[in-house]
Order: sequence, then C-alpha cells, then structure tokens
Amino acid sequence: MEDYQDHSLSSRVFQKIRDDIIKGKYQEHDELRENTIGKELGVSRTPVREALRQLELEGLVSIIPNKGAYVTGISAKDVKDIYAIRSTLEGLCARWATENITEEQLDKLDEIVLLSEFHMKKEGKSNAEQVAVMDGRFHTVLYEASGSRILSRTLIDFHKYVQRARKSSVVSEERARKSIREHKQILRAIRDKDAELAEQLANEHILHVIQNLRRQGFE
Amino acid sequence: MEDYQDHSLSSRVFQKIRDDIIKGKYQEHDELRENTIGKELGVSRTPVREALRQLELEGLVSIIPNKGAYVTGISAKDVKDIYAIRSTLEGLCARWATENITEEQLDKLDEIVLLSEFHMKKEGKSNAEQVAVMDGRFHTVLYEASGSRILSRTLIDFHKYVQRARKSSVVSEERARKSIREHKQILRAIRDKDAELAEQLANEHILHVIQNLRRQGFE
DNA sequence: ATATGTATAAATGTATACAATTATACACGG
DNA sequence: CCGTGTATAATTGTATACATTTATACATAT
Repeated sequence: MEDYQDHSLSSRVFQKIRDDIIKGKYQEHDELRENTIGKELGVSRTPVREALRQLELEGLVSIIPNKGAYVTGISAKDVKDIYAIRSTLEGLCARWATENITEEQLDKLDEIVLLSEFHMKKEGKSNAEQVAVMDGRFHTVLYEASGSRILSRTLIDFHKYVQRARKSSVVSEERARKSIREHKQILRAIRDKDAELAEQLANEHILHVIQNLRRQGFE
Repeated sequence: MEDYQDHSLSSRVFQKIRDDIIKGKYQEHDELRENTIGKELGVSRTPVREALRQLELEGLVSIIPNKGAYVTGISAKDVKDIYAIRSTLEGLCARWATENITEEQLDKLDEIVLLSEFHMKKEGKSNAEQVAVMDGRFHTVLYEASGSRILSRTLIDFHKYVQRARKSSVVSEERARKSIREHKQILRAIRDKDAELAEQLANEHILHVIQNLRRQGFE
C-alpha cells in the first residue's frame, strides 16, 4: 500500500481512502464497499470498516446504516463558508499566537517564508504546488503557536476539508506573491507583539483568498 | 442498555459511553477497556471498538495505539477557548440566520423563548436544568437557520464539548434571566432583518456568558 | 407491459478466534 | 535493596465466521 507505513492497518487504510477521495479516485456519491476496498488493499474488512467510520466523522464519508458508505460531496458553498469562518478565526489565532509564540516557532515561520520565496522564484510547474505546501505549513505553525488545541484542531480540520476542493482552484502567480507578502506582514506584527495588527492582517489575508476565489468564479 | 434504542449497537454504545463521560462515570485519564465495557453492556468488542474510535474523533477519548483508550480531559482553558471562539462565530451565525431563516424557524424560536420564561418563573430545582436545555435549543435552531452545515456542525461540536464541563458551572438566576432577554433581543434583530445588530448582539451574548464564568472563578 | 412477490445474492452488523503487542509478576544477579 | 530479564497474563489489532438486512433477478398475476 504505497508508503503509508505509519501506525496500524486501520490508520493506513484511513489515510489511503482519504487521499483517494482528495485525489478524485473516489468521487461524490461513490459507494465505498468494505469488501472491495479490503481486497484492493490486501486487508480484511475490519480495518476498512474502522477507517470508514472515522472518515464519516471527518465529514468525507456519509454512512447510511445497513446500506453503505458514500463519498460526501463538498459544495462550493461549503468552501465559501469555511473561508468566511476562517476569516474570523485566523485573526483570533494570530492574536493568541502573538501572546504565546516561542522563539523556535518564530524561526520556523521565517524559514517557511524564505522557502516560499525560493519556490516562487523558480517559476517551475510544480512550484505552485510547493508554494501551496508552504502556505499550509505557515498556517499550521501559527495554529500551534496559538497555544489553543481547540482552535488549532478546528482550523486544521477546516484546512483538511478545503484541501479537497483546492485541487480545482488555481492560484495565480500574482496572488501567490501577495500571499507571501501578507505572511511576512503577519509575522512581523507577531514579532512586534502587536496583537491587534496581527489579528487584523490575518483576517484580511483570508478575505483576500476569498476575493481570489471569487475572481475565478468560485461561487 | 436503558433507552438507547435507536440505530445500531455501535451507535448505542457510542451514546452510552458518551453520556457516561459527560455524567462523570468515566473521568479524565480513565482507561476504557473494550472487553470490560462490552461485558457491561452485553455486546461484543466490535461495536465497542467502533464507538471508541468515533469518540476519539469527537475529542472525548484519546487512543494510544496498542495501549488503550483514555478519557480526554477538558481543561478550563479549553472551555475558555471555546467560548472565545464562539464569541466570534455566534455572531457570524446570527448574521447568516438573518438572511436565511424561515418562518417556521422563527416560530420555533418564539416558542423556545416562551418556554424559557415559563420554566424561569417556576423557580423549581430542575428549572435551571430546563432553562439550560432551552438555551441549547435556541442556539441549535439558530445554527440550523444559518443555512451553513459547516458552521452548524462546528458550533454544535463546541456545544457538545462544553456540555461536559458545564455540569460544574452553575448559572445564577439573574444571569439566566438576562440570557433570555438577550435571546429575545437577538430574535428581534433577526426578525427585523438587521443582520448587523443580530451579529453584534449574538457576539455580546457569548461575551456575557464568559463574564459569568469568570465571576464563578472559572479560570 | 407494469407491478408484485419470492428466491437468491450481496452487503453490512456483530460475534468470535487468532496474532501481535503491552503490562505484570517474580526470579535472579548485582 | 534495586535493577534486569523472562515467563505469563491481559489487552489491543486483525481476520474470519455467522446473522441480519438490503439489493437483484426472475416468475407470476393483473
């Protein structure tokens, strides 16, 4: 089963199905049969069942008792809603991060910004992918730095959820460049211990992402 | 197994364990053994396992592979964080609800407010309980009315999460009275299609709850 | 031709059996 | 007395078997 080598069989199956949904192998309303998937991955039904049950609580799969497990659709509205929610919570997160961030975390953020700019310059085809990865990491570190496992978990969940739809959304080079600049501004505000500004910038950052989505007719 | 008569064995076990955690039968760091619980409820390990896995994603249980399932603690800080998050999201919810609410939902809210006041007057011992239930219902209807399954799910999750801690927090009669008044104000703003006001009132409503928690030395 | 009913197949739900991992008890050597 | 090592028990992880529910196919009746 490729390189899903961590943890138990169940969690490997979980990740595998998850990826297959995100990558589009399984699409909305597809039925996920325990036996079929089990045979495909060379495991019994048990770990597959557990994986499906967990995917349900993640919102990726919807289980109808005694019938089956189906891939849940994620609508454009869902994505829009998530960004609207994030546009308030990212600010809260930045504010808290300002109060709780450690030196190591600040360094890590510096490093991520640096790498982002590096990948940006390369202009390659996969650079967009790399920049997106860096964007994800930047926010993840910020989530951790908030010192709130509740807020962190919430925002990470949203991120995972949106990831599925994001494959269809192309980020323009201009937007990517601005995004990195915004990250730098947020980071600066946090360094300066200006919680108010950090909050405002982080919220605006997400609003800009929304505008970018709109620009591509995403709603 | 009492009255958990819906759905499958798994979901009944899920709800049962969930209640037992909320009611305090299982406490923080308690180990939940599959065999023990299974025998207690007269079912095999399989449904118990599934229940535990789902409880993990709900955040009530933490599973360490090959070791066991443990009741997750919910700290005072967690509760504080949730209210801080809610104090931004409830506003967003009220705003959206203003735009999407149906007549039936408005009626339902009227009814809930009415019942709240009824229970309030009774002054009984269980009235506090009833008022709390009504509070929960009021917010739940508002969540639905937002027309966003994402926001709704998020807020409901928070509510469930906090529920555990709330059993320890006593709501003063004065606060309960004010809370109902605030509900009425929010409802009025929504009826008047004043989204801005509804948002502000809903956010303040949660801030008042936080103040009330502080007053009882909750942090 | 459509609808209904029944038999069969296939899927999920649950229980049990076995494997792998971890905890516990106790002996032994320092 | 303390630490280490090993045997045993207990617990979780996975596979399989059985039960129940749902889907499919086909025959029959209207």
